[in-house]
Amino acid sequence: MGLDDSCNTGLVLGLGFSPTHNSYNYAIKKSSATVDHHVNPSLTLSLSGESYKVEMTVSGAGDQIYGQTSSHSGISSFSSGRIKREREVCGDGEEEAEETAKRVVCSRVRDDHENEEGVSARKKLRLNKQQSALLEDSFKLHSTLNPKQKQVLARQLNLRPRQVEVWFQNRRARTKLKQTEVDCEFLKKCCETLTDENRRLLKELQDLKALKMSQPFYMHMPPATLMMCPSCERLGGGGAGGGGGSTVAVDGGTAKGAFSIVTKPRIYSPFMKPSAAC
DNA sequence: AGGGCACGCCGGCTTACATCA
DNA sequence: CATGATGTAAGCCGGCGTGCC
Repeated sequence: MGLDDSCNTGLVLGLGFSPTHNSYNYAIKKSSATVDHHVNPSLTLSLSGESYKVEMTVSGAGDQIYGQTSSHSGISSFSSGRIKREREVCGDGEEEAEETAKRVVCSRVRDDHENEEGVSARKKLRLNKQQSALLEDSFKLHSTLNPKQKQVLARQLNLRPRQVEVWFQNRRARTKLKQTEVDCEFLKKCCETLTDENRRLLKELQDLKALKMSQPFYMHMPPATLMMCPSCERLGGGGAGGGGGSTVAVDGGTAKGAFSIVTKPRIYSPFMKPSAAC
């Protein structure tokens, strides 16, 4: 019996972020919260960047929202693409730098990642600082390379064009990943703000209901049926309101005094801290 | 004109290896 | 020294655009 089921406006937002190492899977899950099924509240947060968009929609209990879920089987097959890649990788050996060639094995056909001798054939190339710096500088200028630029850069770095290409691909992926994390943090903040706002509004609603129940019968009538001053559009000589367009001031029967009901439409921004009803 | 094919490039996902705490 | 975490080069796959036949 929490806030959620106290009234039909129950809206609970949850955002889980579970980045797994070495994986770009980001699961944005709604927490184990209860959402009233009568109203099926829907909340959509979207964020559009250059090439990235996060959109999540909460539409019922038990739903899980995944930002990006895709998984290859990881099973290798001899598709045309693979044959193509093998040819490409092994074909530009003429431009291959000797030093690099010592470290990089040009064998792409994997048999459970081992060659005939049972020894792992995959060696890890580590770019030196100079190479990394030049690549970084180049990336700052343009995050993608045309074939000409790739060739030039590869020659400068004493690397194969394929290596330059791979470096840029990975670099773009890292940049995107970083941006994703930033966006995710942003959305989490939005989520927290909306949750707070929801909690505040629920409490406000409860207070209003309690107030209504404690008022005498005539106060239950709709405001339009109450006596209204034709000049100032105020009810019963209340002291609140004024000036604010369609603000209706109700002088409550309680000793606490008046409160106002703002009837003009509200456009909510999660970054406007105070409640719109205040 | 348009369908099929080869090719290149890229994004996404994954793996394997190097390095470090 | 062993081990787990992290960074990253590279492999694989699918999609898309382009040029050619």
